[in-house]
Amino acid sequence: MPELPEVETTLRGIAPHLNGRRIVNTIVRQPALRWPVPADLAKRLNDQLIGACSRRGKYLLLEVGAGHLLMHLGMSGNLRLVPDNEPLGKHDHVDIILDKAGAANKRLTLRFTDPRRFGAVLWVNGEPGEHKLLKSLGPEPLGELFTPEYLYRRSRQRKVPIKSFVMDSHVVVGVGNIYANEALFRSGIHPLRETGRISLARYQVLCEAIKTVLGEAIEQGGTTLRDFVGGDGKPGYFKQQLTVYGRGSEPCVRCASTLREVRVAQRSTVYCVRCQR
DNA sequence: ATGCGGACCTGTTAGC
DNA sequence: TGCTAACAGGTCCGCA
Repeated sequence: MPELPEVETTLRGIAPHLNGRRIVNTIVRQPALRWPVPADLAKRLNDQLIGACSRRGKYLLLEVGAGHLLMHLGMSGNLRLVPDNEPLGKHDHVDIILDKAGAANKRLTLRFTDPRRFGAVLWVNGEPGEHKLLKSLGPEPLGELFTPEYLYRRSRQRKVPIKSFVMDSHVVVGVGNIYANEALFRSGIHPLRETGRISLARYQVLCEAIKTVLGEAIEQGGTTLRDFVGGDGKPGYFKQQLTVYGRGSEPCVRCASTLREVRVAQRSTVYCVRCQR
């Protein structure tokens, strides 16, 4: 589920309903996520007001009192606002119950669901930027710090395939497997090309492709926003026009050559032998 | 520092 | 139809 556009869509969907709301109760049904959910989470959250909601890479941050709730959706997680009569699912691990508010004066629950449990729900005291998980993350792909010059500088002497490089969160955050495949196709760069042997001119194309592909996906994710509360919450990014991901052995949309699928660092990698060099 | 493989989980699908 | 293996949108960690 969660690539960066999904996380951003989640944030945009929940943030307006959370800001200024008071947490009345916290229920942890399954603390065994990627890391244990802190045993004192309820004590930290209950009776506190939620402040600013933000995102760093694929990590979501909710300001609560003097600290922050830090969450990650892993491979299969989602975070939704549900009405208080919403039936409980098998993988609904954490509920954060909010006070009644708003025009409808309805009680809402922020529900963290994650079948594979690769996600995380953590508590951070003080400044989240200093937290171990966030401290050495690379720039935001849609931000001003993510430039061709930055990519070029960081890439020198590096031997890894370019696909692994752009998926490294210490280089740039938020480029997951789907969009790494898509951005490389749009750039005409072979996913296995050695990172240190790519010119600045090609990094200009790649940088732009990453920004474009993520930006377009976020726009599409926005179509599900209005139904986010109380709706089915199903993200709509699978509607996205994917040109290579999941299309191994199918024809290239540009040249009709058969797309090749290989594994790079254990991840499914699809590319066009003719268009990508 | 860099690169690599393993680890964490469950659900779905492909193959026999 | 039923069993088993492979694979899935992430990314941290330990080791060489």
